[in-house]
Parts: sequence; structure tokens; C-alpha cells
Amino acid sequence: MPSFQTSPGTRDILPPQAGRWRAFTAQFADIVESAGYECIIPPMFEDLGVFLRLGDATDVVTKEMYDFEDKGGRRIALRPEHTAGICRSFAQHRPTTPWKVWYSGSNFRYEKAQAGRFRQFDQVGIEVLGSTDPLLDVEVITMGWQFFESLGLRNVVLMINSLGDPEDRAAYIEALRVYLESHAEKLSEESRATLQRNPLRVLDSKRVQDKPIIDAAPTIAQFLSDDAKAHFEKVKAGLTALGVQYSVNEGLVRGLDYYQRTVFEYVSTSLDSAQTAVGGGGRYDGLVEDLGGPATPGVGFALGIDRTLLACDSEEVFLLGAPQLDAFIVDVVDGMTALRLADELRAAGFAVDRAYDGRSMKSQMKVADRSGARVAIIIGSDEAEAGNCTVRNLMTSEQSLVLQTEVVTHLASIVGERNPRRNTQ
RNA sequence: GUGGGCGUAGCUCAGUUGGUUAGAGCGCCAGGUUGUGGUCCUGGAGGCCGGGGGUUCGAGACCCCUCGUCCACCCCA
Repeated sequence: MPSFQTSPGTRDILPPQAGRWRAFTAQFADIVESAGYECIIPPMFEDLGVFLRLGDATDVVTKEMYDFEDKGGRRIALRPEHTAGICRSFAQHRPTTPWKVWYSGSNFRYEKAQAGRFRQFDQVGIEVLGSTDPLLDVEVITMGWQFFESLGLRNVVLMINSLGDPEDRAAYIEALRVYLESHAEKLSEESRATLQRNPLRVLDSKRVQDKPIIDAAPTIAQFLSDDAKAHFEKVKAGLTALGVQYSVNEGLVRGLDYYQRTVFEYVSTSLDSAQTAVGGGGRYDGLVEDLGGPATPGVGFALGIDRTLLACDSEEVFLLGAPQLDAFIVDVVDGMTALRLADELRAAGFAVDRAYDGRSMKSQMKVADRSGARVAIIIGSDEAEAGNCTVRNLMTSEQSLVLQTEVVTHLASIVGERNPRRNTQ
């Protein structure tokens, strides 16, 4: 056993898996940038107060925060999610609205790790600040939906709900609390405890014992104001207009306190672990104001990279392609020709690797084979003397002698033209 | 935070009711005559059997503690 290992709940994303992560965020960026979202990179830690707005009844705030005091005596927390930090950023810089941003990065929550759940976990997401338009909700929800589609996922379902305006929500919570308390003796012990902290969360219980009581509970729909109702209707109409399949789930309440009106969740039906939500979001119209900014509506979502890739694994989509090297240089003389040719070919735009440590030709050829390169460029003593090299196509095993000065054009004739990376004149 | 399963080579795992120098496959390295990969053959390197304590003449196997990991609850992406 080595002296040090990754801390609990963290892990190394090694190659080639890390390449898949990069492709994942690249694909996400491509889709949302096509809709005018721009990249934002907020800090990984902020004043603790920024995140306390997520809700003092939420586990994220009460037990999962990675907080500490820095050397200057400030109360700091590693971000448990991106939304609050982005709202703080908006309040601080006051960009023109609507402000459409996307992000990708790690979050931190002090939880016990299990399948699809880590202490350091990565998300991609978008946020829009400055508009209450329900058709913006539609755009946001659709972005996520289309991204899952672009990955090749077919077994993702979209659930939506409306939590109404703050007053609606408060009235509903009170009604729910009264109802649940009147049936408390039939609830599981865990749900009774949850009821004390946050009645909404009882609706999320997975225990069969609670199901009949939850099924018969009052629903939020009866408490929605006319405005909130109209908003929700327009969201549904918009989704239908775009052909986005959704189902209304009145038990969908989301974990953070700042949500109001539209909330939604993407759930993978091909995951058999406990964590099947691959993404979620909603509207948080009061959050910027809570953080000391101007009253500004907002809506957004976050997608879990781990869980989404887990879903990709189980649907066997978005699989990793082998890394593509154009050429691998084998030099059994002194390595100097490999040094020069590799530099020249890389400058010309090719992806080129080589062997080191002057190993035997057989050994270097094995490395060339493993590298996945399409051709091997071989320099033995004969070639070194004649100023040429043997170019071997590793797929077809055809090979020919080529002058070293013509390697660039010869390689282009096999693997195709490339755009130069550097001007070598 | 609570409960359960599991920790033996880089990876996946064997290791009989406790009994000599702890094994396999894959991977890695080196060879298989003179300069050529994938297949095949041969050899090699690599383990304080997660850590600590205990029981025993003797522990990888049994007991306790601890750490890690996986799964579930909780919660959430």
C-alpha cells in the first residue's frame, strides 16, 4: 500500500476516462453556446454566507458544507453547487440582462460516498439571470434535454412541477405539514424526523410504508396563484411545441430552498443504483436579492457528470474512442533523428509520439503498436546514413523508404493534410 | 451520521478444517540468431496478504480495534 491515497469521496479520473470527461464538457459547451450561453468560471470557495442562502433546513447547508476559517479569520466554504456563487457574481458585477452563462466544475459536499455520489463531484450547467419569461424556462429545460439526446441517451425522462410563488409555496408547506402531522403515526420514523425539518422533503421518501400517505397528500397544484398557474401552463405549452416529452410530478420538490415556480429533474431509467437523477434545476427568482443584489429572476440547471456518464455506460453510448496518434517514431540509432522529426511533424500539425531510452527495435515497435499510431517511422543505422527513414503503415504493414526531408508530405499522403501548429520557417 | 458486504502482485481473483520459501490469468520487462508491432513460446521483475493488537508451537485464514472501499438508508447531481 502506498503511503497516500485519495481522500474519501474523491478519486483520480485517469486517462483514458479523463479524455471522455473532456469530450463531455466540449459537447455540452457546443450545444449551449449555440444558444448564446457564455462560459463563466467562478471561484471554488466563497464566503460561507453565500451558500447559507440554499436553506437552513437543507442537509447541504446543515451537515454537508466544507467550511473552514482561513488565515485571515474569514468564514469560507468550498462551493456545494454553482448557482449561489453565480448569483453572487451577478450581484457583484451587474452585467446586462438577460445574462446567460454556462459552467463546468467541481462541487464539494461532505457526504458518505456511494454509487454516483462523491464528496468532490463535477457538474455542467447553465444559468440565466434577468428574465421571468416562461419560454426561457422552456429554453433552459430543452437545452438539458437536447444535450442528453446528443450523447445518445434514450432512457432519460423529464419530470416537471411548479412550486408556485413564495406565498403559494408557504401556504402549501403549511397545509402539507398539518396533513402529515395528522398521519404521523403511520409514517416511518425517518419521515417523522424529516417532517420536523422540512415537510416538502417527506414527499421524496422512498420507503414503501410512506407511499399511501404521500399519495393521498394535498398537492401543490391547488395552491398555485393565477400567475404561477399561467406561468406553468406556458412552460408546458412550450415544451409540447418543441416536442420535448415530460411528465408532471407533483411530488417533485427539489432539495434547495431557493426554488420557486418551475422545477424539473432529468432521471435516468437505465441506472439501477439509488441515485438516478442525472440533472435538475428550476427557477430561483429571489436568490440574487437574498444575496444583496437587485431583485432579479433566475433559472438554470445542473447536470451531474458522473451520473450522466454512468447512464451512458449502461446504455452503451458516448463510448470512448481510442486516442488517435498519426505517427510513432522508432529510432534505434541515438534518438536525435526522432527528436528532430517529432518536432518537425508536430509543428506541421500531426500528432506524434516516440520511444525513449534507446530500447531495441522490437521493443520500440511494440510501443508503437500499443500507441495506436497509424504509421511507424523507423530510423535504423542504414536510414540514418542515407538520410531517409522507413515509413511503415501499421494497419496494412506496407512500408517504404522516404527521405527525411519529405516525411511531412509523405505522412500527409497517408493520414491526410493537417493545419500547421507553428511556423517553422 | 446509521446499517451491511469486502480489503491477497499494477488489474481481476485463487488460497482446502489455521501448518514449510503466498499462487494464477491479464498487464509490464527481456529473450526466441543477423534491423520490424499485433499471434505464439520461454524467462524475469513485482506482495511486511490494508494497518495495529490478541489467541496459538504456528495466522493470509480465528477474535478485537482501526483505516479504506463498495452497497443501502439519509440526502442529492
